[in-house]
Amino acid sequence: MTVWDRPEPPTRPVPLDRERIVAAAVALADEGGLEAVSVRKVAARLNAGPMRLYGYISTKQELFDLMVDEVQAEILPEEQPDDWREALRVLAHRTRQAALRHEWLADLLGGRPTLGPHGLAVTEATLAALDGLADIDTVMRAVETVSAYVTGAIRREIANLRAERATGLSKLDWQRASGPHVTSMLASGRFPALAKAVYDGTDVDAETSFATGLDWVLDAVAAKLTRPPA
Amino acid sequence: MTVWDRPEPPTRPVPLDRERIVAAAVALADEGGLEAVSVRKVAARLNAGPMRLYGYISTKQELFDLMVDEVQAEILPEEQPDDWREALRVLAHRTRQAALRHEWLADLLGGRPTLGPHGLAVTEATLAALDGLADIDTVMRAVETVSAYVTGAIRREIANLRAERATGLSKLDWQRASGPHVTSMLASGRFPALAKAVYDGTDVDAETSFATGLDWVLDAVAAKLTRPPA
DNA sequence: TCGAACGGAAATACAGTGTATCGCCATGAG
DNA sequence: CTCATGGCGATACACTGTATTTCCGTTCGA
Repeated sequence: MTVWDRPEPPTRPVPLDRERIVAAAVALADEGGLEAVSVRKVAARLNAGPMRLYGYISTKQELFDLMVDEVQAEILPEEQPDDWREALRVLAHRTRQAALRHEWLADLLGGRPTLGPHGLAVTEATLAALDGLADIDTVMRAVETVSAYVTGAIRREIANLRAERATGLSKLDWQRASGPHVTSMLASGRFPALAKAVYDGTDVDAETSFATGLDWVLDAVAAKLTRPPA
Repeated sequence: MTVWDRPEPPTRPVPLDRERIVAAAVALADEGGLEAVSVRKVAARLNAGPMRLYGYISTKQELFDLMVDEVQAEILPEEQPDDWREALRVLAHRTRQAALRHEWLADLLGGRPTLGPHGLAVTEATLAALDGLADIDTVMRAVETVSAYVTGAIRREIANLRAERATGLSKLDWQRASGPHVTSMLASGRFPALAKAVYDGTDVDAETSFATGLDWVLDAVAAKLTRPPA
């Protein structure tokens, strides 16, 4: 039995870096949601033992932070429109699209301050869009407000999307979808305005809803900006 | 061996109901955050075995749903103001206060459709505030927009609050707090607008920030409402 | 050239999780 | 008094995040 007969020994441990770890984690989350991301599974996908990862992160939460920052890279457009309003709109829509590509992002959005390079870059871009159009405090308030709306709207959209997927029914069949419960609640007469909304409201698609609310918020921002800066 | 010598037999199992289960879960979450809520610990607090709970809920997620609905009961004011704007403001601020009392609410807010009785009641109250002031679709858009803002703003506030608590430093010391990283990032010149905001912006307290953004959003709503309904 | 020290990866270990299943026992019916 | 039933606890399982220990290949010093 010479060397030549024997197969090569199992490959030396694959060199790791954060990039590869995060990519594996993102892939897992894209396939099975955040709950499919476990240290063991991420490591397995990289042919490594679980503990190996703890040389690159010190906690699973940090892995999530890295994942968020990673997909935030998809948010920044190649070039920013000059018009502040258009710039903010693009950022918002790209955030939404990122969340639709990576639904787990909705679970993490707004959950922790985004201090990673791409997260900072997104914040920078948002601030830059309004830079000089008002005093700094107004700009900060504007950024906070728009971001809060975007976060909240995306979260709700994904939540509804999952609910529809789980029941297999469309939002229009909302009350029937949730079983007798909501139906009877609405029939109880205790929620007249809600009942009217469900029965008489035309259900608009999610993107339109997002865009409409966003426009309203941008209107509000515009109103504050036009007041001359200090 | 008379009756008097013998101890009482082990107490009969405590009767359970959802209310007590949810109350125990909420208490645990208030003390140690959402992660402190485990089926075993909730059950232990009720002198019951873990599996006992599965007669009342079928999944831990359902327990969370019940918890959210429970604290949503705290949101509804005794009586609604007549002015729609004041009504929405009150609802928003009470939601925020509930989240400050139960910080874990921020983790759940917007995560799933709120179909519980109190959740529906909150939605009803929100819709009712605007009922009749515009066509139904406009009203729905308005409710969605305001809710999205409230959700997002509360989430960010709690996230920042936790971050400050973890580093033990105030938001003003943000860049120093996060260690050399943010400091060097800001110094790098790659984020001029951000740097300006951090250094020149006056940091306003969270409540004011919340209220300001809310007012802006309400301004936007007002602008749409004044356009006569169809 | 041998030995020892070192560094990093892997294996093991632990305490805990959500939930399915099983077996028992106290209660009520006949 | 016996038997069936229903609900409860105990047990079990697969899995989690992470600390610790064990081991081995490499590199350096003598």
